[in-house]
Amino acid sequence: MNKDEPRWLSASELDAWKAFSAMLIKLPAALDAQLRNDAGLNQFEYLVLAALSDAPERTLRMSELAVLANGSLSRLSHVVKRLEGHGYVRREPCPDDGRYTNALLTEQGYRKLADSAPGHVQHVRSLVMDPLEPEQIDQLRLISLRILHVMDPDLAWPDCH
Amino acid sequence: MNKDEPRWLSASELDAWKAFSAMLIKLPAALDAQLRNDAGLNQFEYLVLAALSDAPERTLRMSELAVLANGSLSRLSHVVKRLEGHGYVRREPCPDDGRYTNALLTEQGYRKLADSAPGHVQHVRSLVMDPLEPEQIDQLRLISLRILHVMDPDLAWPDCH
DNA sequence: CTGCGTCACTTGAAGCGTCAAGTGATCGGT
DNA sequence: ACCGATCACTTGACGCTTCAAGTGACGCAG
Repeated sequence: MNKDEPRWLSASELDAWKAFSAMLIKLPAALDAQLRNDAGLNQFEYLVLAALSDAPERTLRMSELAVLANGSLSRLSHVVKRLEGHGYVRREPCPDDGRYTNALLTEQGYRKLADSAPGHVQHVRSLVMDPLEPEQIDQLRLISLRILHVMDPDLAWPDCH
Repeated sequence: MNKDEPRWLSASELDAWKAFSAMLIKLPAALDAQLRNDAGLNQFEYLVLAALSDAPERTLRMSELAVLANGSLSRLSHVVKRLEGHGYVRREPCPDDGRYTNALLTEQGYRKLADSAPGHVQHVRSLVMDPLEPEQIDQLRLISLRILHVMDPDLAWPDCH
């Protein structure tokens, strides 16, 4: 805006960015609101429960869980403490290596997830999948992978051709 | 997961959703981090300054500003108080109707924005525009508009064919 | 012109996330 | 066998957002 003319956005890029950035703000807010109202969980808490339910023994190390839920270890620690308070999760030190902590989904936590999942999936479907053509859904996957790849080259396999 | 088989996601939808939802979390975090480090602003504060700088007289009503910055009035009120503390913005009651409050960008706020904008735009470009093909950028616009349209039918003009 | 409702905010408290510092377990070199 | 470094968390304080309640200005019915 002042220095030697930085590469600005073209008009069409700007249009795309306006729509995209608004969506980037509003879609997570809408998904969070649905989960909060219907299940009393936020997106991150839901992801934690979902990741645990898919894991063998419904158990994962905190550090693995943090990666799967796309959050920091610190955030996870606070959240697991909360979820433990609700009886959805238990923590126990790993017997093999005392540095690790295993988080495991309780039966109550599993039921909570099973109750919340259909509504959440339905909401994802109605906000994202239903309005898009099948090719757009696939494009969205490729676009997301490319953007992820730039931020974290190791994470996203370069399946995005 | 338990009740009469809700419409689940297909394998390809699930792949798309995994990539998309990870991107939905990580891209805003990356953009926020850049703004915070380089300018000491978050995305919302930046949007507030940017919206004001584009407005006639560099002035907007709080309620208009809230819509442009995609946030609640309450959030805006707190943020404008902060920005006022830094001298980037001033507030004054609207002379015509005492219920309205006008927020206006100070010269200092304008300079702050002018200093921050190139780096921010460059980051948007490198994370979003550069990794995508031109057709993908346009697809991203259409996809975003469709998703926005479902959440808020009035807002997004149905330009998404 | 007076009260009641509405509008456009503002405020305070509570919740959630981040950051930096702390804790305890284990590894690796000597 | 010891001691410092590293690892895997945990914790507390602080900052930002949200939510609900409050404030003051204006519109309107009687």
